[in-house]
Amino acid sequence: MTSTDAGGGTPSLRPTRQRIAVAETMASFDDFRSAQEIHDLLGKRGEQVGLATVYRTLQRMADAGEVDMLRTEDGEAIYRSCSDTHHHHLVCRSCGATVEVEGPTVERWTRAIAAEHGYSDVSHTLEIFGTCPACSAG
Amino acid sequence: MTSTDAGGGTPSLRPTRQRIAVAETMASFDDFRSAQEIHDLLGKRGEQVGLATVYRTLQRMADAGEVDMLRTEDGEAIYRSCSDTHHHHLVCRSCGATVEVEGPTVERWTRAIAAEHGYSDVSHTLEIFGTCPACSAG
DNA sequence: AGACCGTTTGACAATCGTTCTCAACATAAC
DNA sequence: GTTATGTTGAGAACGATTGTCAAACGGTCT
Ligand SMILES: [Zn+2]
Ligand SMILES: [Zn+2]
Ligand SMILES: [Zn+2]
Ligand SMILES: [Zn+2]
Repeated sequence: MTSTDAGGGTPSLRPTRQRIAVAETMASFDDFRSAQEIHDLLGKRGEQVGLATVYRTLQRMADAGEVDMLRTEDGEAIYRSCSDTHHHHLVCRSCGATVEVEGPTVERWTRAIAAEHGYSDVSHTLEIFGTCPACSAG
Repeated sequence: MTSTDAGGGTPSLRPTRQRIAVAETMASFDDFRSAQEIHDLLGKRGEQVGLATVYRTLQRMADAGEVDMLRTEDGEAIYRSCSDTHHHHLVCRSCGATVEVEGPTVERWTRAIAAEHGYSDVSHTLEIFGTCPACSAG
């Protein structure tokens, strides 16, 4: 057996060139982007990474809470590098510009509603969409 | 030119057998279902309706506000016959049981947040997921 | 350095929900 | 009945995502 990680914990996660490239690219913009767009960005940056690997890596990062994932109106998954505290998003429908927002009141409200109806193990999704000042200026 | 509907308004919408069947089926359950599930239900009811037609009809109903559409975690669209006032949902992750909920405070909050950041033409999505009393009793 | 071994990668095929195409049909208007 | 226009459905096409699996890699031990 190996010396490190003797228990049955999380299997090791290797810092490969591809994973580093994806992480760096995610850190380089602050709006939501699709996996395919991120794959394209990587290409332009000169970091060749297979599309399947981009998908896999983004999923891992989302599971680990390193990026946020949400779905566009038409069901496509989009990703963004976010702060690690619980928050929601105000997203521009036109250019994707995103503002992280917090609302203690909303958090309380969802918990209260769930409790009132006897639901347990509660989570929620809340996104606000609109047209940002820059886009409405056009 | 035709006598009725001389203006450029909404093109007529015919009450075909298929549309009636879909509407009736939607009214027959109160949880969220996918288009394919609804297509299957129609088949079991003996109402043969093409899958493409089911998709088209559900989209029209959703546009008209006759049904609500939301996306599962994996991006699939699911539909439900709902009341016609603005509301959100408390959905059981396990059995799909759904409760419509309203929160004036949340509505105010989203508008305020959007205004604060200069976003216009604002909409929002808010869904609460949990385990319903029946399911947690198991 | 070299062998070992589980992890990761990537080109490509395969899935799967959804949309498109377009000829046959149904409905409404005349 | 005839014409004009909306509707349907079988199947092809699409596009995002996932699966396959042999080759490449990373870390470890000698
Ligand atoms: Zn975020
Ligand atoms: Zn929240
Ligand atoms: Zn509803
Ligand atoms: Zn609302």
